[in-house]
Amino acid sequence: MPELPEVETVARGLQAFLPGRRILNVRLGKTDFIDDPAAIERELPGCRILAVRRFGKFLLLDFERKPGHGGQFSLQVHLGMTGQLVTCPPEVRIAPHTHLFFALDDGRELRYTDIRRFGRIRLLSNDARESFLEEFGLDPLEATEENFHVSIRSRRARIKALLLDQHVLRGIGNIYTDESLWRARIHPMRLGEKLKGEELHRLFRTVQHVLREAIRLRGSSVSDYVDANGEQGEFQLRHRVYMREGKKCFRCAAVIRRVIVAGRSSYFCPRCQTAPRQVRKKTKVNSK
DNA sequence: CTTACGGCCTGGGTGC
DNA sequence: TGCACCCAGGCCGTAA
Repeated sequence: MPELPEVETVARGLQAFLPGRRILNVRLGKTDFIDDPAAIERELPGCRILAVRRFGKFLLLDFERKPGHGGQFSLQVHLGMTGQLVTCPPEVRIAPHTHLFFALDDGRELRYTDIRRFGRIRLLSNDARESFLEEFGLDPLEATEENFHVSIRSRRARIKALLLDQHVLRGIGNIYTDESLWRARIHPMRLGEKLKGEELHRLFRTVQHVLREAIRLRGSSVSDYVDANGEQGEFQLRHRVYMREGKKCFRCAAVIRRVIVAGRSSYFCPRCQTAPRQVRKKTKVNSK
């Protein structure tokens, strides 16, 4: 599941191959996840890639228009759940569900593979790109602690929902939310505005620590994630709660539980991460 | 303004 | 061995 660390790893991998390259031609398979496939076939051939960036969970490939056409634009790629953006020599076997092929001027190929087609791809003019990106929240690795505190306290919602909300913080998904909350010993159903200063301080530190460690280990390969060279990450070996329902907490040996919060499976330790009062009451009544 | 929920999509796992 | 069913979850549109 590509979240910030996975998308960052892919971006760094692509940075080794793509800047300076020109697209020679484009080949498309299924296109129901592409905003305007005809525009991609029409606009991209002949264009040079200037840079590859990550923005939240998005990859942005910045392009220079064809000679004589002037200006710049970007290709925006969201990997969804199972998206893979890989460069390889063209003779490499084509993985099933590969729907986009860009031939590059150094003989290599850039391919997009997406089993479930939850990803999204579109072209963005510079103006459209800037107004689109403005809607998103802070990058958790660039935020100051003060900014982070203000963002979390700004809205009345469960901390799990706030961490997942791309308009509060950009780039965090289900895995890194649960891993950060476990390390900070905060229950996913706590309300953001009710977190104590000390808890917010711990959460800021653990979010950054978890994301940095995950980037260092090149992301979490839980199902389909691979980097720009087709290789798996290793942070899944460091997961402490994600997908560990029924197993023992690494800290206190209590049994890890799973609840649905904000519509997502949420894994937590019932002993390390104390439930908020309103939830404890409700549980008591229900279980009676 | 807020939160909640269904639908999108495929493969892997489970149970009968 | 086959088949129905459920689940993984980011995001968007719609509803409350």
